[in-house]
Amino acid sequence: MLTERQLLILQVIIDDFIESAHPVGSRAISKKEHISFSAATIRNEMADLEDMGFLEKTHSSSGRVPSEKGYRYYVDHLISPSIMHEDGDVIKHIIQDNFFEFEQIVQMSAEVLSRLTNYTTIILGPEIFETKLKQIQIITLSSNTAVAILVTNTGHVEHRSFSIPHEIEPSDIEKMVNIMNDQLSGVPIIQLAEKFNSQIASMMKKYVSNLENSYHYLNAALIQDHPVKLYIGGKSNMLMQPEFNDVDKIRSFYAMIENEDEIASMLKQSKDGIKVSIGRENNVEAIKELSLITAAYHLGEDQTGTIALLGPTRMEYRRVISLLNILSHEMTEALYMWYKNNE
Amino acid sequence: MLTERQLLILQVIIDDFIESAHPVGSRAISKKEHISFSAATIRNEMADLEDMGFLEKTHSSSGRVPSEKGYRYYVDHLISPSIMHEDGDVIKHIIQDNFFEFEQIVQMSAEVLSRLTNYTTIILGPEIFETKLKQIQIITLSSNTAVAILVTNTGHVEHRSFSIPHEIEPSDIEKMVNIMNDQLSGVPIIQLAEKFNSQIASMMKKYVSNLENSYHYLNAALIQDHPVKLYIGGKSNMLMQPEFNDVDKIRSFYAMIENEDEIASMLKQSKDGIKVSIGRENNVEAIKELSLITAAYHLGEDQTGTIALLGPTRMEYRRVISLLNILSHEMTEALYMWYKNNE
DNA sequence: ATTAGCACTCGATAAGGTTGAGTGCTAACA
DNA sequence: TGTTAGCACTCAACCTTATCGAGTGCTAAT
Repeated sequence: MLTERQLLILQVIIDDFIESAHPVGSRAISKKEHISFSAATIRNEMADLEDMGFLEKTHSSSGRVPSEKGYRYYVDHLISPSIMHEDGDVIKHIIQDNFFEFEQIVQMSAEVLSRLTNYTTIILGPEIFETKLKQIQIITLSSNTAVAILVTNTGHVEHRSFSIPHEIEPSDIEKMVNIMNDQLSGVPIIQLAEKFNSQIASMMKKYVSNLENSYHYLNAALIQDHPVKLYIGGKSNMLMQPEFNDVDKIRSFYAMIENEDEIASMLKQSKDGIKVSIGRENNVEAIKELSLITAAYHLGEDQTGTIALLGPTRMEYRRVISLLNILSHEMTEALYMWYKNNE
Repeated sequence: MLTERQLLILQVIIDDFIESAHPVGSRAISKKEHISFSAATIRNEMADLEDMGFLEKTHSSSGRVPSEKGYRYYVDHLISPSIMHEDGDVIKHIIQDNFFEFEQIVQMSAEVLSRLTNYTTIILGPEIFETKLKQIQIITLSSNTAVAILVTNTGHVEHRSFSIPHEIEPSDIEKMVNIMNDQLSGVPIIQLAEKFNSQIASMMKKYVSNLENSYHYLNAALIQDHPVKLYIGGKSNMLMQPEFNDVDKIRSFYAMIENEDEIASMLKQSKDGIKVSIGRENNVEAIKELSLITAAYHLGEDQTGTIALLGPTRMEYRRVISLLNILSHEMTEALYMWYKNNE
């Protein structure tokens, strides 16, 4: 168990290192305001903290740097969640100003969060389990091209252009759209493909001549791949961090951040509340020198999305956690209001 | 005027430097297959070429490197436009496979071009002078939220969620949409705002009670800001180039590439055909060490968009020019066919 | 006009020297 | 027994110096 003094020293070291990015030495600590014991004493305590695995040295005569275990302890025990009022106000404004467009809220939040923190923000759109189809529209552009538009109850719009096979009449299209809206409106997006295949296809045969092709096209245009939407803001913030003054690190960071699938799967793990993964805790090779902080937000009762901040392990945990707390809370609240109105 | 031999040497040096990124020395040249004179002779010629400004040295005893003037001469006189057949085939496939979706073509082209070249691709969507409104749709999501959808004759879709003020009845919305579609369908996007203000506003007053708010919202949602669309692919390719093994250069490159307005204005200059801007020729501080190659593509008769490749001045000009030739040609052709079908 | 030869230049790399911030340990002290 | 002053030691960072080699320019011979 750690003594009061060890806790104090650990905290001071981590705070200092988070700010300066330089290893912290005993003399520097002893000079701080609220430190009343000598450098030698601190050295002894630091040696103990190192033995316990909370601190590390970069080389045998360097100052101390927090280890992953040190950060973990810091996050779990040493930071009292403080509210940053200015930050909170900024966030509230963003959300209120964009209250009526879900995607706008998300997009803006990602940018603001990056600007406030200088880290990289990743927001995962809500899981689509509960998102429902609102309406399908097909607008013909010419005799043989059309654009299909799919609107969900969350106001999300997907569209896809396609060609109209020769055999299909405009009236056929109209019929098909009517059938689809009749049958599919209110159906969760995730069940669309299934419903489409099991129920709609047979119905259409009755009304629409030459189904094969149109079926194929519609299927391709609307039902296929609705990848989880990922909003990433402040990628180039990472270039500002002193730990990224090495070209190779920059390269591998960009390689990682452009692999959206991997990122999505990293974020999906997160449950309720705020989760902090420090360095190797992520089990993902690509970010073994970074920390990932995720917070869930909710849309309605079952849908959850994830907001995350990615930064060096030397991260301003206190501030970031407070920010994510506020943001996820505000988003959830705003979306709850919005969702209630939509029922 | 340059002698035959000087031309040959200039060409060999530039070809070699483009491939290796290392200054080229006289001995290395003299060893090449088709070079039959000695290193000393080459040194004399190189000195002359340097006097004329086609070559430079990185330091007093280094090999030679092409100057901007050297690249300029190379591009203007030394490269016979050769067709790369494999590249051409890849491009044709992309375009044919995505024939029916304009944005898809553009998106895919940007990615393929980046993959083939290892440079950064920038594609500027067609100017909107001739793009016309096809249809406006407003889909209500709930009693007080709705999403407005605007479709152009090119199959482009814009959407925007907004709130419905209390005073407005669903029937009002329907009326408004009908009026707008009656009056605005076929109107060039660029004139939408004007037409909306001059003609529609007054008409609506007759039919729709409490116009002020709805007017405001619709205006904001649909008419405002349709920025030129920019597709950028292969940003991180630049990290592979040896000239970018300096963190500061990477930083300023990303700062530049994220400033979309500046990029758009750089590209807009380009007229017909292929234009090569080498280093400082761009007059843009941010890319004074890069080359920008632009090619126009056409949509219909009056609309032109721009495809561009951005890379180090040490660029594979021959290959890149040939690629852009093929791509702009294929895009223009595909779009012509498509446009014709749409009339 | 061409080329061999040679002195010279300069970046790149490695080797040694100095500095300063930091440590661990010991012995004295409260 | 816990704390502290003192001191020898370590090591990265920085600077200087030496060496090497790829390259040049110039001169003189062909």
